[in-house]
Amino acid sequence: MMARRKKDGLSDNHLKVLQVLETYTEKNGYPPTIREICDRANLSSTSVANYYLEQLEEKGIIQRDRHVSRGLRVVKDYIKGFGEQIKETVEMLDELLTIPLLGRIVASEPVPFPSSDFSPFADEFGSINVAKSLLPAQDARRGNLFALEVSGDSMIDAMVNDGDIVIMQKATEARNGEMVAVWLNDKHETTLKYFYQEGKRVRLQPANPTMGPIYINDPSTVEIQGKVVMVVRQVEMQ
Amino acid sequence: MMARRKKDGLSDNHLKVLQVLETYTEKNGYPPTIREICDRANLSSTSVANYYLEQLEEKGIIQRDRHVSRGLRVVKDYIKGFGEQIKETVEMLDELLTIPLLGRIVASEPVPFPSSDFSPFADEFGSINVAKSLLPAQDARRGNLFALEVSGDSMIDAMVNDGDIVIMQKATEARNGEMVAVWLNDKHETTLKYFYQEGKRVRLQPANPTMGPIYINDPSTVEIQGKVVMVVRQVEMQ
DNA sequence: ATATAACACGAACATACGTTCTGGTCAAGG
DNA sequence: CCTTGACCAGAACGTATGTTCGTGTTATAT
Repeated sequence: MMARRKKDGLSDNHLKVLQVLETYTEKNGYPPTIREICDRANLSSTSVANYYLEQLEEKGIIQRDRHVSRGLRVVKDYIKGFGEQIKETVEMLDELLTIPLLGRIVASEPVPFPSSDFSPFADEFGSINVAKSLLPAQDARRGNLFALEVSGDSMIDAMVNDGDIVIMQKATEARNGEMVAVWLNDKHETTLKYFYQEGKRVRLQPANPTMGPIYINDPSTVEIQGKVVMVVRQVEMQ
Repeated sequence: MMARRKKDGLSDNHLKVLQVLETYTEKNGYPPTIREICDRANLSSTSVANYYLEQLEEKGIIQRDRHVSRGLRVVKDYIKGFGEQIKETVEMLDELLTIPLLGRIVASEPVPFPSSDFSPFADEFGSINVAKSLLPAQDARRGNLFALEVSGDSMIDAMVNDGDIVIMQKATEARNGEMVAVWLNDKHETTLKYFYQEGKRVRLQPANPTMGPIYINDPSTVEIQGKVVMVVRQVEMQ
């Protein structure tokens, strides 16, 4: 049974013609001829395509310039659909970086890593967008960032609070002065600290200047989980 | 004397043809015919237009599909020039918000406001870009946000450290539970606190849960300077 | 059933349009 | 002067392309 439109609305063929028009124009830089519409929309005759184009024009969806080859354009959806594609381009080239939100970070558990080392798009909680200009321009680091939401008040000595979002990069080593997430496997605790290797000893310095450092004499108890790149606190009014 | 091209580069006519192509396409949604190019570029014959189109194709500036009416498109400048325009649109409509960085916020001085109330683009330190999805979706607030860099350790009880960036909205009043920047004019001090009006008394609650609130019995000593929307900490490795 | 409207087919027509060819002008260089 | 290369005119050709028309099919309503 054929699909027909009742009185208003667009039939199957209207949609096909419209879609052909959009994709063809986008791909080639100019609109299709009526015969090309026929081919791609599986219409058997130019008069059929012309029939639907007339109706689409009547509805104000497209505009036609009569007696002009390829004299068609979509009125509004053209800009909408096109913008979507451009958006990606701008995202890629320019400013935005989409970072997957992988879970929560709590004091009592190690950092939940990206499941596979370089496919960070499985079982994620969502994602956040960050302007690249806010991040250090180290290209190497781009792409292997992930975000965690802080749970609980236990990171207070790192000036990080419940609900904050930390953006980090997976790492197993750190240089002095970098802020890291470490798992202290003797204390069974995750914490965020500035890292300093001092001879054989490791000094973990809280970000909060009112608090003193922790000294760890056995480096094997310190497992570096990642480097903290950025902390974002969204202050929502309750 | 006629302008001719030396060996490389584009002559006057090349440019005219190119410009006609771009403006016509943008205006009509499809490229011009060769004869239309003739008219608008003041060329006397189709063969002349064709002559220049061939050269533009040779140089890789445009692409042509042979034996196809209006089978032309501009290669790079089209996307470049067009992309620039789209970028603004995307910025406006979609994801990025550019927030002016107006100065520093220190404990000993009031908040440095946008110079004029609604032209926040004078004498600024710079600007930062933030993805709108990170901000509350209150459209009303968009556009009157500004950012300040925190100077010194004096905001520690707000879990905000030296070098952090606070994004705020100018305000003179607050509702309970909102984080505000207040100027305590008796103590001569700026501080960031959660605001609670409790009868006649004002309670200023630090974000740091280990610290107790401040109670202020004379509300006139509390001047609300703005609401804190977001705090960003960029952890740079020294 | 009959009428009506939506939809489909195929062919014919006029012309819009890309292509090509012949010939021309004009400046620069040997 | 002659050649050469860049640029210009105009016309002719073939076909790509929008338009139109007559006819046929199928659902829905009366």
